[in-house]
Amino acid sequence: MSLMGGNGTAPSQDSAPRDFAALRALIVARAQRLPRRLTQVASYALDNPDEIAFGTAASVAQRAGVQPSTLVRFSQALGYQGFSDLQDVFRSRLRERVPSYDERLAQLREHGLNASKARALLDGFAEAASRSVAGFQAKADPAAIEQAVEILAGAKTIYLVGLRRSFPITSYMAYAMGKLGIRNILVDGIAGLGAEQTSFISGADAMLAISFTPYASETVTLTNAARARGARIVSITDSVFSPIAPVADVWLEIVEANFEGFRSMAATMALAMTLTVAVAGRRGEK
Amino acid sequence: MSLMGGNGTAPSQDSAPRDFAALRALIVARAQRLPRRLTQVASYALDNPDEIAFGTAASVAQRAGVQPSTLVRFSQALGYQGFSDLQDVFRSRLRERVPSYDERLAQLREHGLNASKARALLDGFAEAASRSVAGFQAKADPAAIEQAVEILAGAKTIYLVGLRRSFPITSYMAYAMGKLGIRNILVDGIAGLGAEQTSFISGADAMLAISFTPYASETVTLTNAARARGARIVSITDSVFSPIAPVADVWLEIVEANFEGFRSMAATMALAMTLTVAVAGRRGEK
DNA sequence: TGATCGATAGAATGTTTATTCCATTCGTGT
DNA sequence: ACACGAATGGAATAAACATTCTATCGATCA
Repeated sequence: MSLMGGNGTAPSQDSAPRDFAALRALIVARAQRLPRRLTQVASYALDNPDEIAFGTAASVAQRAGVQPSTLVRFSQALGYQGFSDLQDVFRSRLRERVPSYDERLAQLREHGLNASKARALLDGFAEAASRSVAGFQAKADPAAIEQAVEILAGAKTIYLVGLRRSFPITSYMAYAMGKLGIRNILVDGIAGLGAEQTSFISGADAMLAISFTPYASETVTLTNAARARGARIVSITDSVFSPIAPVADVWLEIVEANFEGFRSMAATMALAMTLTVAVAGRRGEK
Repeated sequence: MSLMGGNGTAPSQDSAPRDFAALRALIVARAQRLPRRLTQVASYALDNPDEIAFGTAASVAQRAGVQPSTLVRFSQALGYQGFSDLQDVFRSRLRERVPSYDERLAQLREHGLNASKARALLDGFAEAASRSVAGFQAKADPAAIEQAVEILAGAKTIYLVGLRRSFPITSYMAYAMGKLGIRNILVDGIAGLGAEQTSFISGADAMLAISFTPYASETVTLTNAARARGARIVSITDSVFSPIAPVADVWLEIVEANFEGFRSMAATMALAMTLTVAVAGRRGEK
């Protein structure tokens, strides 16, 4: 598990990105401060990722105008064991690549008119997920997210409140935070014990409250109680009119697309992961 | 480069397809008339083109359940010089789809370094979600899903088993199924009561077991116990090698993309919604 | 200007990899 | 049931490969 804010200057020895997006960001960030030949490799790598994915060290080196050993040094400067290790990440990018439009069309034709009901449903939910994620990415307010991270990172204990449809989100965050060593309490409201679970919340703590329509009244009650005890509140809702929006210190809005009346959870999940990892990163800096 | 003279049995001309579409057609056409092991390779190649593109002869052979030499013979039977020659065609397929890399690069340079860390994380998780969903949509086996729906729809009670990272999925399904009037029991393993929760499972019931690496041993135990009592098993895993894959009546594979070591849940969520709604639909028909 | 440390090129090395070869098995037709 | 040819598994082999090592070069600071 690697996270920890990757910083600018440090060689970041212990772990290098395993996914292409992070690696690309790392290369962009480090390219300027690298030695001449390594900068040359960085530039080539960003411009010709496919070459790196498929080529051999010798062939890539020749095309980039450097020695094979330079590729190894470049990889190691980024924290990888060697060129092969770096190459794996470039390959993963192609493995996970979203299929091209033509490919999808071909596949659609293959499934053809005898497409099953299950496939129709899957396609619908998949599309809803994509729309949700893309929509949130476009509309999200980075400043608000930063603020939320600030509050959560500063809390002694994070109380996670989410009932009904929001529960999968908070339960995921509880799991991930546990793995990352972030103290949290998952308020699940089982057996109506929600009030007891939050009875020790203090001004040093924070509550993350997630609630979508139709609102669970208990979430509102718990949020108000936590606020009365001085805790900071971060809320995630699908509307300004949510009863927990006005009492929150930071409020994040998410509108999920839906299919057949079932709303996606993809955008909320992505936000949950972002918050979790960002809090861990923020804490790691100190 | 390859202009081998004609070979003894003359299974093909001196030239083999250099583009993937043609090769695919050739394999489909010839598959039936090939020897047993070569048919096996043909089938594997059509199902896992990415593996062939990236793997080594040894790794592909192992996954396909044949000897490396068989891969070479297969390639030669199709008119190629050897496995590497055939592999080039599989790689060209990935090279060809170049969606919008330049576009993304420009965007990255534009946001540049002034993009917040939170935004970088969000973009990463959003991309992972999109890739996961699209990838699953492309690779999913509609017949298997249909079968899973059949089993679940026929069950008196559906037992939902998913611990750790899989719990958000099962807890969502429990919520949604509850709303739809589908009788289910969410086995959450709280207080180690997993065994008690499943002790009344019978042959009229079904279990949906979700497990990803690292596997929770309790999930395996519960699955085996349920099978021993005669329940039908539907399993969702990220690998054939999952201990719960072989004991299941239907096995669905999901490979989620990951960012910074955190795997997305978007594809699994979409599948969960699909199964839930499909089961409700199937029951509604009767 | 001279000394020192990092960067680089290119050859050497040891490992990985595809391929070939051969003995054995399997299937088929007499 | 026998013989023959094709098919297969597995070890042997040779080529390709990434990586390491060392001598040289270049830049920076005293």
